Amino acid sequence: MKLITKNTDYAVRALIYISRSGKRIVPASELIDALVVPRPFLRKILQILNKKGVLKSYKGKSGGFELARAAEEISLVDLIEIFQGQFTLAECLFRRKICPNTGTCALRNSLSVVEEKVVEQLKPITVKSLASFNGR
Amino acid sequence: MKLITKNTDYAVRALIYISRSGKRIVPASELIDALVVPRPFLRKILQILNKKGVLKSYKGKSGGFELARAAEEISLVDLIEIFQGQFTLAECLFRRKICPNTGTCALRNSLSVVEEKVVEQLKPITVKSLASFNGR
DNA sequence: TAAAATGATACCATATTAGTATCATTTTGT
DNA sequence: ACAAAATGATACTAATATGGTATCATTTTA
Ligand code: FES
Ligand code: FES
Repeated sequence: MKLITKNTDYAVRALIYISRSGKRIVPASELIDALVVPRPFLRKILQILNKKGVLKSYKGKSGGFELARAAEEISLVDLIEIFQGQFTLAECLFRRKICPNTGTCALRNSLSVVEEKVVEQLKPITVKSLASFNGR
Repeated sequence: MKLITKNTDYAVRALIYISRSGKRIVPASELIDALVVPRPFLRKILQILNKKGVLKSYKGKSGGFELARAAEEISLVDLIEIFQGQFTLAECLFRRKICPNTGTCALRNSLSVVEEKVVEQLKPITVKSLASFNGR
């Protein structure tokens, strides 16, 4: 059970790198060198982040990417949802095999709570907070 | 992001069925008819549950499966862990790219908390509690 | 105006999940 | 005794999701 897949992982690392290098526009090539991740894969990821409004891209000679929002406004949950889809923990598992068909489902309610808890815990983990770990 | 996969799903449903039918031994064929799930797939699942000590199997003519533990002692987390492996949410994502290599990792700590919360929420969801939903 | 960047898109590889098929072994009802 | 009815073991296939490549078009600016 992986919570975080490679694209989310790379996205986080790229965002941290950009965040640390000030507001300056960073080209993909620099990120690829710095993070040592596969070039076309990261490029795809950056394009997605651009479309989703997490990064802003600049084409042409001295182009690249910058954060479209403040680092503290980019949470891990946002990225997980972009690359791994909504948390659908509470989605009906049992296709009405368990729940009474009349009312709400106790199981579903339980799972909704789990979902909320996860989001609640992940929300404060932002690019900002991760960037300030000042690791190597 | 699926929390629960098919084998966990089918396992839960099989266990609920057995639980509801008293302490009686239930053969796989009955479960297959009742739950309308693919025969060889469910058989494999039942074998795993037997090996993991969730079910106890009886070979031969009027054999089948019974719960090896009380229904309230079989939690959804147990089944998820059997079929989908340990919750490794807190596994190192970034291969020391973020954390200081000296001490403990703030990110990892955050993710550990998430993990605990999930387990804490899922633990009280047991075969017993699910079986008593008395759905159809 | 060419170099350096991103955009779009189609493709391939690998891993995981889901499901099948076959045959051996055990038990028990008659 | 023995055949029927069950599980055990195991190897295989199919579908989907994840991870990664490759190519070419477009934009910008030094
Ligand atoms: S049966 Fe679907 S969540 Fe209750
Ligand atoms: S760098 Fe591995 S969890 Fe902190």
